[in-house]
Amino acid sequence: MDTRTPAPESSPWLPFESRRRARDEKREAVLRTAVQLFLEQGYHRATLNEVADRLNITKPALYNYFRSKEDILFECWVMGQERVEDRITEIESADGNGLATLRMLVRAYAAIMASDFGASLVRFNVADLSEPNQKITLAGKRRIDRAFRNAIKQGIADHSIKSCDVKLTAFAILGALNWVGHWYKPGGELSPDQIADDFAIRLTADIAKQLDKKPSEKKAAKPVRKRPSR
Amino acid sequence: MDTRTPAPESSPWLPFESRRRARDEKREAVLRTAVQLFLEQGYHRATLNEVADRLNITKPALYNYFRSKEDILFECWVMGQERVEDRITEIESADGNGLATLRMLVRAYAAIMASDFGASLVRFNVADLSEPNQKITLAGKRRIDRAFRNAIKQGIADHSIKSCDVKLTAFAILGALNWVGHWYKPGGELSPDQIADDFAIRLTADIAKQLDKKPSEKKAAKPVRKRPSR
Amino acid sequence: MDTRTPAPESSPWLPFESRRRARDEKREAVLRTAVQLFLEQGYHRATLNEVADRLNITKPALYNYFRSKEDILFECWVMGQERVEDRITEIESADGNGLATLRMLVRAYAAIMASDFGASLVRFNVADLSEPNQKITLAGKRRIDRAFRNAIKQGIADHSIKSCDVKLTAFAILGALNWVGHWYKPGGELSPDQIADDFAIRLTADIAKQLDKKPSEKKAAKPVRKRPSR
Amino acid sequence: MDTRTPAPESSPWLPFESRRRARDEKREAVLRTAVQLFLEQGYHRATLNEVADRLNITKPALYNYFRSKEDILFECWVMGQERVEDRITEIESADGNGLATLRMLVRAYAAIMASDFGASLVRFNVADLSEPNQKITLAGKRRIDRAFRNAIKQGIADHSIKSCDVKLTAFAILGALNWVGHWYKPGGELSPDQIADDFAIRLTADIAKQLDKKPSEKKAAKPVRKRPSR
DNA sequence: TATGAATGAGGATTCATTCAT
DNA sequence: AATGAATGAATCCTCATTCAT
Repeated sequence: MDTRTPAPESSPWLPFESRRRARDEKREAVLRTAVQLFLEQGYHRATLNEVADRLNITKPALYNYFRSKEDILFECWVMGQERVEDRITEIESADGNGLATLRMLVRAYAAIMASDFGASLVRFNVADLSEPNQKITLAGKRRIDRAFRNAIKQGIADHSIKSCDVKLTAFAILGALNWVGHWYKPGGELSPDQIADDFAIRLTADIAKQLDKKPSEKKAAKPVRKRPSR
Repeated sequence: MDTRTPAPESSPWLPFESRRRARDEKREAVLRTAVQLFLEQGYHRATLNEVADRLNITKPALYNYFRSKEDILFECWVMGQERVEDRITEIESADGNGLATLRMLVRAYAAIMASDFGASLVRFNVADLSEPNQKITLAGKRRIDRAFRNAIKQGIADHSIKSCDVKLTAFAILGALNWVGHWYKPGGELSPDQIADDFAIRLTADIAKQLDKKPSEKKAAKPVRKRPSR
Repeated sequence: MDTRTPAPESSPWLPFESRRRARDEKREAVLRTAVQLFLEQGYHRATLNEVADRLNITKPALYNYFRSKEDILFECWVMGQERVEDRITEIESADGNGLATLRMLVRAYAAIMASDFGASLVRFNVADLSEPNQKITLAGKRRIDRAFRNAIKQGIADHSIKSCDVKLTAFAILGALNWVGHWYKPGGELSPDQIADDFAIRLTADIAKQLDKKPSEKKAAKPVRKRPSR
Repeated sequence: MDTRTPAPESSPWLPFESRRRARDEKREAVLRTAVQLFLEQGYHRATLNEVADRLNITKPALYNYFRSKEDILFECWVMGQERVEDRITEIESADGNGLATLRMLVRAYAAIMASDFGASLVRFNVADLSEPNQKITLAGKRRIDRAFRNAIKQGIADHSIKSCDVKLTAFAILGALNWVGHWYKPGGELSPDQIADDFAIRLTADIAKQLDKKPSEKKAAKPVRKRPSR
């Protein structure tokens, strides 16, 4: 697929490169298939045979790319987590006030939640992971939590956000966001971006300082352009 | 045990009654044990042997009360759902304006989410139920959804709630609430009632009409008396 | 039920008598129900619960009359065997020539095969009985075999039956008869008696000596009055 | 085993072919072992573990070849049924008069009944099969029945067989034949072929037309050369 | 005599995983 | 790198049987 590179047969390097790439592509294909299956049927009901079947390979072939079923589960989770963390670092490095940062976090996280790997972050059962992986998972969750709480704290400090209970506020926001991973189905009437934009305002409306009071009211009232449900 | 009633020995009633009661109590004990185990380890990792062990009985004894493991899972869900529906009917029959109703719903639902059977509503995997039970489950979820949406609609109609996208608003609120079922651990620093009270205000703050603007601000700012998390 | 006997309460005897009778009646009712169920579904698929249900009693109640499920199975077989042996003794004591005896045996056995207890003799699996009961069963089968072989031998001796291989002849006759236990369904177009009469002639036609040649030919041609199947 | 073909090592065909063959051979080995065990102990008493043990494999390995225990049972039955049907088609296509056809059927069927797969046709319990397989089974039984009845009808039409009740005649013949599946034990004093030859004459003696009267008498009298049982 | 409840033993089945090819 | 075959571990469930009442 990506083999438009010259790749003279004499050089062992390029073939090796392309081989490694092919390997990585296959690996990711497995993850994409697996995450879908796991989301559809649940981790335990989904069998590796089904994963393999959907990929037109055989079950043992999966073991060329992953050590175990649990490994696959974990790597799915890692995929989602990496995306979240990438966005977080990106957003945190861009400096805006607390409210702006929070809204960007919400927007980014909402969009990710509407993806398979994103949903896997909240729909997989931590208890299905090995002890060490559970630790990693929890650390990841904590980092996300911290990002949201930090933004809120910063907003309170810079007066872009009203004083409030940081922890509960973060819980409420993250709850609404995580839930997207449960109800969002592609092909629904709202695109991930629309949901993300709407939630960025909606979930911060009650704690945003007056500054944007008027606009926020408007936005809160009609956040979604497309066919308001009344 | 419950025989503090007169209980004339001639009456065949009490033995029978008490037997039936004993049976119902045992049945419920199974459910309480099972729901805990399922929440701790997940439905599939939890074995009926463990359930039985915790109850000091043997595995087949469970089959006196339930037809199958799936049956137990479903009945756990039913327990939670019944509690929710009871509260919903109660709240809907008490007439208040839309906002008041919505807040009562939030408060009630939040408290239930902090219980085992409540959490089971959102933490069990629908795919683990039989086809017919899945249908029942979905119908239940829809009824809850409808209750929240109706309250919002009514609030918009009676001007206690700002005009807003009903569906997304309901999703956001229910998302924050459902998430309680995932993070709440008994013994934490907030009691279910405190969470319930806080969420009742917090999750409706942005859509509540100005009337209670001032108080809501206060409440939104310091909703929880107990040790604000900074 | 059958207590139309005087049965003054003062006399412990009659109540006892009637009690014993009631007991025997119940015992037999169990057997009648069980044999039907075993024939319908097979011994292993049929559960004692089903037997009990059909009798409107509970499973453990069965243990008042029988020691085990296998015991029930065996007693069903005994019921059939007793009927056969009764008829055999009866027939053997009535003296006729070999052919006449054989025909009476065929007639009697065919009729029994069309009954539940009779069918149980050939449709139950000997391997489902305990070792000692298997022995008893086999002994019973041998007695039946012997009766038929003896009749044939006697017939050969008294010239009512052609010379033939006794063993194979008996096998063929008993095979055709035992098969009745497999195909006969009450309510079919032939009554047990009709089948019995027909088989008495049919299965002996080829070995019967000429004496009744003419009549036998007639009978062999149209043995069954009722609706010949062409 | 069958690799006397040139088999150039370069050909990918043979490995594949031989693998498929090996698979089929193993599959059949399972059936042969299973049918024996089922006949010895009965379907329910026989466990898959025993089947596997006799084959020196483990229980789950059986599931590579069969979907379930019932599937094995059914396939045993199919093996027997196929043999019968093959012979039936063969015999029916060879044209002889009704009597000749009938005798060939008897001979063929008797021989099959003396084999394991043949006996399984009459010793397995139809109630142990799934609903759809029961239907198939019954259809098979009907085809056999029809073959025998057709031969008889044809014989009556072409005057090789006396006029008689077709249905009962077929029942009697098939009964005697099916019974072979119950009593025949390899190593007995009669070989399957001897039984088959004998029954071919014996079971048709009474309905065969006079033509072969004299010879039939002889044959009926001394059908078996080998050590008459008296 | 009858019952509800409980038990123990056992079997089919599934599935992740491994191994020889 | 991939496959067919095999395995071992584990779990649900059934059912005859027993026991206290």
